[in-house]
Amino acid sequence: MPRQVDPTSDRPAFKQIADILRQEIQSGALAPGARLPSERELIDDFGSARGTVRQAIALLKSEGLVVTEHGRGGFVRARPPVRRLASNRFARSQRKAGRAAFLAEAEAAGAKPSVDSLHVAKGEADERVAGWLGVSPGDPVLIRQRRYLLDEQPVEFATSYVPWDIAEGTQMTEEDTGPGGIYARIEEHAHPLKRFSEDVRSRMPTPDEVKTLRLGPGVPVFVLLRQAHDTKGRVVEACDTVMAGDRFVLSYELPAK
Amino acid sequence: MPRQVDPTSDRPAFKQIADILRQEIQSGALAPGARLPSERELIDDFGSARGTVRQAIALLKSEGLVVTEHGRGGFVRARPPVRRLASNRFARSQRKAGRAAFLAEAEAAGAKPSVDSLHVAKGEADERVAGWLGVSPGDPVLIRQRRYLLDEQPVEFATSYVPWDIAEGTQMTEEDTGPGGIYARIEEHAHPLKRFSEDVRSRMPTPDEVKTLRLGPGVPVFVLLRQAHDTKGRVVEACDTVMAGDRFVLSYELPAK
DNA sequence: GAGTGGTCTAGACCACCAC
DNA sequence: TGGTGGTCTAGACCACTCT
Repeated sequence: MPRQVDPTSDRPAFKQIADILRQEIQSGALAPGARLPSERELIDDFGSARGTVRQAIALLKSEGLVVTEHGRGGFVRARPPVRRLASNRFARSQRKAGRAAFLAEAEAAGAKPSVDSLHVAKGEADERVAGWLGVSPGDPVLIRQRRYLLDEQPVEFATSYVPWDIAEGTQMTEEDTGPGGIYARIEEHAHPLKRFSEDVRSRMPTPDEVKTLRLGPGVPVFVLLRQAHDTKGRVVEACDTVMAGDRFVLSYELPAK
Repeated sequence: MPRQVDPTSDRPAFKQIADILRQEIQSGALAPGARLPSERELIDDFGSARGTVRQAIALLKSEGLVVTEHGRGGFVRARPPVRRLASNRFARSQRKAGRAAFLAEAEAAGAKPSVDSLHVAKGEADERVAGWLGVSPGDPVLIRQRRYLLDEQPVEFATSYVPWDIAEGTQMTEEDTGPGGIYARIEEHAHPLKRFSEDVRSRMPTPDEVKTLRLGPGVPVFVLLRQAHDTKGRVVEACDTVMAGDRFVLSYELPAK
């Protein structure tokens, strides 16, 4: 196949090279998981300098189409996402708490799920958390951090905050929150839940998040802020979640009412 | 301020330079909208080659922290997102159809909204659309494309599909769908709505989307698939939406039931 | 015209992987 | 050991913006 850069074109050579490779990926000529031509081969094919073909590959990486492995080569990316079902998580009638919901969803997607409990402790609300919970900065809160993994690979990192007067003396302060999870404990503790709100943002990860979630280049993250409101309108939990953007589909059900 | 690369460190010079600039951005020393030092200045400050400082800046661009403008310089990115309220859009009691909802949300965020009606036509369902609507490929459908803009800048591109037997002869086939929007017309036409489902994905944009939405580097897109289900369980509309990831917060309300 | 970022080259040395 | 990608250099020419 005669791949060729048009030197008279206004389009920079590295974009032309990326265009050709992208087309081969999207047409399936380069299937998911397949190896890309080596830099050396691309240099010969296109007659460009190494810096130019590396620019082309960097572009494809930034689009999330390609990953490179030092000493091995470049590959077409392929990973199927897991469907995260908001309604199954929060409607009491069919509620599955965080861990249980994740386990069920992951198995439905054919992946082996697991959960790390990284940290459960009493702490103080910083300004951000205080704003979420409607308390004052410095007020005591329960902090629960955990990490969700698929096939041994971390894909989600979540931190829950509960005002200390609600958490105190309950099983929420243990690693294992007991049957029904944290929401069951909150409801038992005289705070019947009325509704949840969830704010979804998308952005590129910080270098820290790239490491923690082992993200490839060109993979964004979802950032979720969930607040649980009791029937009196108080926020009884806030949960800050960062999820690998290529591993999840967030699925919401909305009544027409 | 003596910024300096440690040549004995294992961390590559370009990452060290990016770390320092990132820290200055996140601490506020470089405020949103502020100009970065020019490449020339960074070369002098850090004593590295141009390629190295350009690698550092490219990294910050891929993280969405920085934009560059040819001939002008590099700048810290700053654009506030608009809150998109799913519940206000779909609960009949307070429903605002697509255009009206967008206008209200944008004004709440202090931006000047507008909407393009790019295309309204009869067409055939391809395999993907047929799957969404539960019809056969090739079946006739109404296709409505439109573009949403904030302050004259496109931020969202949406395409709705409605099975032709539902759309035929209604105001849905006009540019102006009339009061209450497309859902009001569907309900009038003997298809009372029961629920909506919304699937949210996040990924990096294609070069096409970068152009259409005028996205900066390091900005992901939301991809929404919404399906409207009538009381008989039929999908009466599917809407495929691509949104600039840095301009929206998707906000969902979930009853605890 | 001076200063900026965008593209491209040709070469060097290194770290990692597979054989 | 040979091939791969990762980093870095020093230079060139171009296109764009501002004044």
